[in-house]
Order: sequence, then structure tokens, then C-alpha cells
Amino acid sequence: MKKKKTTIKDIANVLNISAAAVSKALHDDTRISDKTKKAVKQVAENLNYQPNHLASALRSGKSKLVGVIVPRTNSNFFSSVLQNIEEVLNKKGYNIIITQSNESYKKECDNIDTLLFTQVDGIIASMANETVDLSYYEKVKSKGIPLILFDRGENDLNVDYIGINDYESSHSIVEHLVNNGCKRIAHIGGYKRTRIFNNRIRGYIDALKKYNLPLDTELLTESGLTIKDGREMMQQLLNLKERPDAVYVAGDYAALGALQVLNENNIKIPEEIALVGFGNEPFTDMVTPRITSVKQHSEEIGKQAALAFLKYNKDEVVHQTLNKIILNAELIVRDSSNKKALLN
Amino acid sequence: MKKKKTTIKDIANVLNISAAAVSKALHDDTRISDKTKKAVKQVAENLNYQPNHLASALRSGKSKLVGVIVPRTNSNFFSSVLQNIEEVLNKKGYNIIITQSNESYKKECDNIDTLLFTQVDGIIASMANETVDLSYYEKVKSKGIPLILFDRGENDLNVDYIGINDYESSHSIVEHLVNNGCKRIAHIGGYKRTRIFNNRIRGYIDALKKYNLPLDTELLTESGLTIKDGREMMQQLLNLKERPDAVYVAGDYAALGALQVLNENNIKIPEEIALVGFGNEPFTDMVTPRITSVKQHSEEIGKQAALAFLKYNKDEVVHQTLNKIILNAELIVRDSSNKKALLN
DNA sequence: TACATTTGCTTAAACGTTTAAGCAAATATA
DNA sequence: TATATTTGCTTAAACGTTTAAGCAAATGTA
Repeated sequence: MKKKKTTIKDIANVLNISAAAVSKALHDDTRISDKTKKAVKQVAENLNYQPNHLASALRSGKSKLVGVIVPRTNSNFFSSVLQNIEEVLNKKGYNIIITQSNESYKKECDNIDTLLFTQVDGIIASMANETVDLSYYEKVKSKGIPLILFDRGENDLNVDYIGINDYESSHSIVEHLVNNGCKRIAHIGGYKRTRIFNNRIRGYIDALKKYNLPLDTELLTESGLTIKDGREMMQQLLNLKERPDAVYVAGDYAALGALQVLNENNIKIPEEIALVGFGNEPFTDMVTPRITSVKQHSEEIGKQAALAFLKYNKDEVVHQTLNKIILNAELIVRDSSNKKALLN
Repeated sequence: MKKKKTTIKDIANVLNISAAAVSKALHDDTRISDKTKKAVKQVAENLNYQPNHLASALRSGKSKLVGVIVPRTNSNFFSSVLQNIEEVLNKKGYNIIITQSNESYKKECDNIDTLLFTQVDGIIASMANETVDLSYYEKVKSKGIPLILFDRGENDLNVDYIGINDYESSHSIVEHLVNNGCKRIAHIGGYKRTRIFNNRIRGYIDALKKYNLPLDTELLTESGLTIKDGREMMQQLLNLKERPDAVYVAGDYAALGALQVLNENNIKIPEEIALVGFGNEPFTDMVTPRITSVKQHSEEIGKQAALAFLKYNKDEVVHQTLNKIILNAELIVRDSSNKKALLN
């Protein structure tokens, strides 16, 4: 009753040749005659043969699967990176397994275990906000499985990393705000322990210094950059005796929360307070006013991450070193910070 | 030089017992003494043993992997469904492989091939907009692999389906608009060939009839419901000699596009034209004005889809029949359609 | 013609598990 | 005490591939 799948042996029996010959024929081995190859492929098609991936993976030690770990999929950035990773890897015969950490360290560890268990040939990951302990990633490395990080990475792991120039981008955001006449610029930042957010904070601070602006600790906050965090931090800033005249938020979702609070308080944007986000999520271009943000080239990040993995796919023994690819992000100026446009 | 992984045999050698005994000990077979079990588990831990999933899957014929196909991951609805599917299945020892069709039929077929190739134990899917030919899904069924559909499904496949009461929801949207004084209600719908969109269209039409409202063909459009589609269809409606006083859009992204066009044309919402979306994506609560929408209970859909799959996991031979679980969606009234609130 | 090389296959082992069958020793039953 | 049952393991085959080694026939070379 149970449906039996067609195997290589079934094909072999039909043609009265060995299973080995069938395997070789299907892989276009040079030592198999064209006649046999043609016959094998024909029979394979007739019997609706589908190779058993588990068997070949077990035998060859290569699963042709790559695991990807992202904090979440429902952001345009990650979704776009995923799509591009998939596109590049599919062409090379790899399939990808997507997992989400939901910004949880525990979940991230579980994801790594799942992927190792599934015998993936490599892991491409962007770390959760919570992640500080790198031992789980060290485990991946110690198993000789190529590890590629993007966006949220860590130098100390000494693996490939694809990201953008956060420091410089942050610097130019402040520059842009200064050029628009802002004098008291706040920063709703991510957690400093995460390298990219630390870099954005450094860029912010150094730019303030450069333009001789006040570096007020109450203008600099750290959070998980959710919509809720954005709301809370913005409210906090509004409660100050001396309010900022610009707020640069290190993530678009938090920027959206900030925008909501500003709108609810009938604060004119950008006249009273200018607003800048980070990530160029599609909604930044949909809300009122449209939010100035930074485009991270998610397509290129995805492609480069996939290519970084592919570098290792022929190596017997994988030896990774810190290898950074840093792309130049792009500031997209919109209404929320464009005070100059109002003057015309 | 190549790192050798610890196998069951290594453990067997250490303890001078057979590999079979080790396998059984690790699975808590009753015929293995507690003493041996303890020893095996201790050695397994010491040697950092990780079971080879490929080998066990090959032998047992069960991969403990479930494939999920969604049109895209970067919508809150699908992302939330995914999370809940994963949560339920993980508890039962299954892992999920997420793939995206990007609303493309071709990609969807590729995804199915990928998943079959990976030897998944089941497939949970929501169909692409483009999909009309069901032969690829028939292929899944014919292989005896449980197939569960959600949201975008098809009765003709005779498999499990989890969705919401689209017809009734659509009906109550029109009812809500009527209650708010709207007399000329347009519908920016999805493609009729997709069951859920067809049901929404039917609900719309029947509700119009019930309230003796004009059923004007120029007020009813079909599209892919992207933001762009929403913009175009809204523009089309504005160009009519007799404009509608309400627009009900069958998807939130298209509703957003419609909103943009209305705002750009300085049309007062809801006074001049009331707007309703579908899906309750987070941004409906973020834009100005906030968009009335329908909450689809994505969490419950995800859970039920996972449970529907689990029903089959013990069966040797899978026999599926049409088995629908229909959840009641919930209308979330917001500013974009709440004319009554303005009267107070 | 004699030998070397190439072609086209076969055989058999291997990948790391699981599991049916079996067997000896220990324990229970009458 | 003799027999039946249970306990605790072992042996060996199997899952569906890949691949190293080998061999006979065909073809090439001198």
C-alpha cells in the first residue's frame, strides 16, 4: 500500500546495468557512454525518479543546504537580504533554510543547533540584539562550518562580515541636520554592545564634536529600537526642559514610534523637531511626513554574503579569517528633515 | 587534518558494546539497562556527540522537517503565521524550512521541488497570486506527503485548509460603511481566481444588494493588490465622473497605495471618501489617518496549520480530504472610515 | 603484431543510523 | 526442578546514494 519511491536501483534493473552506472550517468561522468546516459535519463524521467537528497548528502558529506539566521523576517531589509542570498545560492545548487531569532539569544542558539543538526554546509547570520556571548558561534566555527555574518556582526569571531559604513553614515546624518540649521541633535540609539549601533553612536558623537555642538548625555539613549522603544525615548526627550531640535534614530521602526509621538503632540516636523531614521524601510516613504533615512543596499549585502560562503564550498578544510566587506550606505533625504526645502 | 565527527560507533568502542546498543540507549529503549544508558549518555556528552540527522532520516524515512511556502515573508501576517507554525512544530521535534514564492508560480514550483528534494515530511503553503495550475500541488499529494494550505487555498485539492470567513468579513465591512452613511462603495479587489478574493468580492456584491446600493462595474476592480496596484486603482476611481464615497480594498498594502493617492489629492478621509483595508498590517495603525482593517488572527492560523499537519505524522499511509477550519476575522474600526466619530 | 591506453562498465564498500531477529543469561512460574 | 519468560545485549541488514578499485573489450601506437 505504501508508495515506494523510484530509486537508482529501479532504473538499473530496467536497463540491466549496475546502480553505480546509473549514478554516474545521471552525473554525466565521462566514463559513461552517451548512449547509456540517454537511456538512463529517459528511464529516470519515465519512472519519475527524484534523487534522494538524504542518501547523497550522507554519502558525500555535503548537504547542499545553507542555514540563514535573521532577527526577524518581517522587515524589508532582512526579507530583501534573504531573497538575494537565495537567488545567488540557488544558482549554485544550494538551498537555504531560513530561521528567525526574534532578537532572542536563546532562540538564536536553538536555531544554530537546528541548523547544525540538519547538517547545513554553512551558516549566514545576523545576530540578535541580545547576543553578547559568542560561544555558540565559536561552536559553529570549531566544526569547520563556514560562518558568514552580515549587518549585526562581531569582529572577535574572525569570520567574513558584510555590512555598511555605519560610522560614516551616522556622521553624514548629523552633517545633514547641521546643514539644515539644527543645533541640538538627539540620538535614539541601539545598544552600544552591538557593533553597528556602537559605530553609529561614535559617528554621532564625533560629528557633534566636529561642529562644536553640545554633547549632552540626556540627548543620547540606548534601546532595542522597537516602535515602542522609539515612542518611549521620544517621550523622554520631549520631557526635557531643553528639547532637541532634531532627533536621529538608529532604526526606522523606532523612528516611526518617535514620529507618532511627535504627531500626537502636534509638534511640527521638521520645523520644531527634525527627524531621521535608519534603514530606509518602505514605510518611511509612506507616513506623514515622509522620514529621511539611510539605504543599506540590502540586495548587495545578500549577494555578497552568499558569495562569501561560496568561496569555501570547495575547501576540504575551512580556515576563516576576519574579512570585512563594507558597502557605502546612502542618505535618502525626505520631508521629515528637509528644512531647507521649506525656505524656498 | 579534517575534523572527524563523533559517531555512535565511537561511543560503542569506548564502552566495548555494539553500535546498536548505543543507538537504543540514546533512544531510551526498554531493553537496555539503566547502567548502560547512563554510561552511553555520559560518553556521548564527553565526546560531544551530535546525532547525524541525515543518517537517521535516511534510515527511518522521516526527516522531521516541514516545508513552508509563503508568497513573501515581509508582511506581518505571513511572518506571524510562520512564527506560530514554528513554535508548535518545534515542540514536537520538527524543524521548518521557510521558502518564498514572491507571488510567482514558477518560483512556487521551484520551492516545491526544493522541499520534496529535501525530503520534508509535510508542506504547509499559502499560494502565490499567479497560481492557477494545481498540478504541482497534486504532485505533492500523490507522493503521500501531507499538504496543508492556509489563507490562499483551493478547495479542489481536497486537503486541509485554514482560513478566515472572507465572505462574511467582506459583508460586514460594507455594512459598517453603510452604517457610516456611505452610499457609493467601491471595491479594489484581488484576482477573482483566488478563492479568498473571490469570496470577498461575493461578500461585497451581496451586501450591496442587501442594502439596495448600486452595483456599478466601474466600482469593482481586480489586481495583485500591491501598493502600486492600490495607487493605480484609486486613481482610476478618482477619474470617474461619479466618484465613490467609500473604497474597500481587499489588502492593506493596496489600501496604503490608495491612501497615498487620496492624500496627494487632498481628499478628506473619511469625510469625502472613507477607506477600509484588509489584513490589519501594523502600518494601518501608523499612517495618517489610521486605516480601518480586518484582523485575520494570524497566530491562530499558524497554530492550526501546524496542528493539522501533526494529525498525519503517525500515519503510515496519508489519506487527506477537504477539511476546512474557518476562523472569524475581526473588523478593527479606525479613523479612515469612522464618520460617526466625527459627528460627536 | 605486440603492447599501451582508453572506454565503459561492474563490484563492493562506505556514509551513520535504525531495527528485525536472535541468543545467552537471569529471573519468574508451576 | 523443569520450563517459560524477561532482560540485555549482539549481529547483520537496510536506507539510497557515491566512489575507489578493478576488469574486459575496444581502440590507439609503434
